[in-house]
Amino acid sequence: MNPRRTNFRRLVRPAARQVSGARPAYTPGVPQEQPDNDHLHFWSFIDHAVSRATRELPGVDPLAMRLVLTLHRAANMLVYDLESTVHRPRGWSWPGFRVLFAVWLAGPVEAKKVAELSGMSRAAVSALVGTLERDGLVTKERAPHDGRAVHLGLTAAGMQAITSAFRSHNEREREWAGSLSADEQETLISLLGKLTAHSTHFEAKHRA
Amino acid sequence: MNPRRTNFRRLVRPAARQVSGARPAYTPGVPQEQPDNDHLHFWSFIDHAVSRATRELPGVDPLAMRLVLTLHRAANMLVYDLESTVHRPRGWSWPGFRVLFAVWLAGPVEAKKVAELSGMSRAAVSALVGTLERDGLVTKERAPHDGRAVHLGLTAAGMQAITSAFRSHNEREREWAGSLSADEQETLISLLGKLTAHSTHFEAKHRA
DNA sequence: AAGAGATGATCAAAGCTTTGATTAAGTGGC
DNA sequence: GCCACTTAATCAAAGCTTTGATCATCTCTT
Repeated sequence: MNPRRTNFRRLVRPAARQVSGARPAYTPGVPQEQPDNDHLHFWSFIDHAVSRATRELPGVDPLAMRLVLTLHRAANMLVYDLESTVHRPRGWSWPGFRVLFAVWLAGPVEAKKVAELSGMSRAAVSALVGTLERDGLVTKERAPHDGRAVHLGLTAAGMQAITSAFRSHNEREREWAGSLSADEQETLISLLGKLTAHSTHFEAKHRA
Repeated sequence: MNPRRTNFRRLVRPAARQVSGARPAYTPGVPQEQPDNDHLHFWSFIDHAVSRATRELPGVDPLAMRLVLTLHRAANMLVYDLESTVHRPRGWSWPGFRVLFAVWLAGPVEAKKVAELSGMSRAAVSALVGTLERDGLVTKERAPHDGRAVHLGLTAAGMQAITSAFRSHNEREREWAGSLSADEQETLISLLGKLTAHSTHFEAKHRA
């Protein structure tokens, strides 16, 4: 838990300093200390990764690799943008928003159902509901016919919060989607849908 | 931090218990305690969300909403599956794998570059490298020409780990990608690429 | 009626992530 | 040389997530 001052392998400071911007000279026969990766950037990362993996690791499926890298990156960027422009400025998180949204959609609803709908674990929902309740957005009541379950509902503040946040959220979604024509959006949605639908055909692990 | 026994609004236990499976009778004029959401499931969630939001919140862009929900869900399912079938069983995490992979790709490389390549914050990389170093997969050295920077490299164990994990990872990627034809995969990749590329045109927030 | 088993929620421990502060080191102006 | 500014990394606090354990409650079988 506490890495406490990692043990650097301290190097002797080189006698002659390089001029700013200069690169260490290449010495034939000796492995380069600092390989040339100045050309490697965020946007070229996937290309380099795929081509090097294909070259060095026989049997790799480059298209599948590229697909997953691209999908993961797109989702990450989207989440980062929405979370930092819409949700965090309001003092909430995207996960909190997702729970709030599920409760809004499903009315007074058991925590278990919220977990199923939002694709989270029950423990995660439990934790999120903890903070949402603390912040006065969600109410928790024991379920009438099942002493184990809790029913979740929105407070007035929660209703106000989800409505306002949702507008802002969708505004931002529209910006993202605006990169594509309506047809392209439909196509993308349909391909992604196919991907997730078929994930039930091989034993893809999913929640509960 | 410690929600400590949340304050349930304790309800009086109903006198007459319902038979298993029966639903509370509908009482006209009185709001239903438990709205009928039995038809709401993981797979119908997006449809319901879009249609209800469109109905109740004027001005919502349903296609953009559906796009983001679908993309987010696809990425989540993919990550969950890969993490739980490939990485966690080996004792590592996907984020750890991503750092390891970036180091493998970029050779001895500064932590800052790893953050840029993998799309993580420098603090996140710092934390991940902490555990990767503790587990003997990554080495950390002070950069020769810059006393602030650290150069990251793979240990023999790290090299072995990334190679083996990557094979397994790509095997799994192939299963996922197998839902789509090669053409469809290309299309999907290209649409996602367009989405991320265009995110620089509106002021999408991104890291560093 | 009673025990066995299933189920819903929560807790606990560990890890990852974020933002903002801090520390150390390099850069540039004078 | 000195001081302000910038930059790399790390720390700190808070929050989210995961798995597995625990507790309470419900259900089923006998």
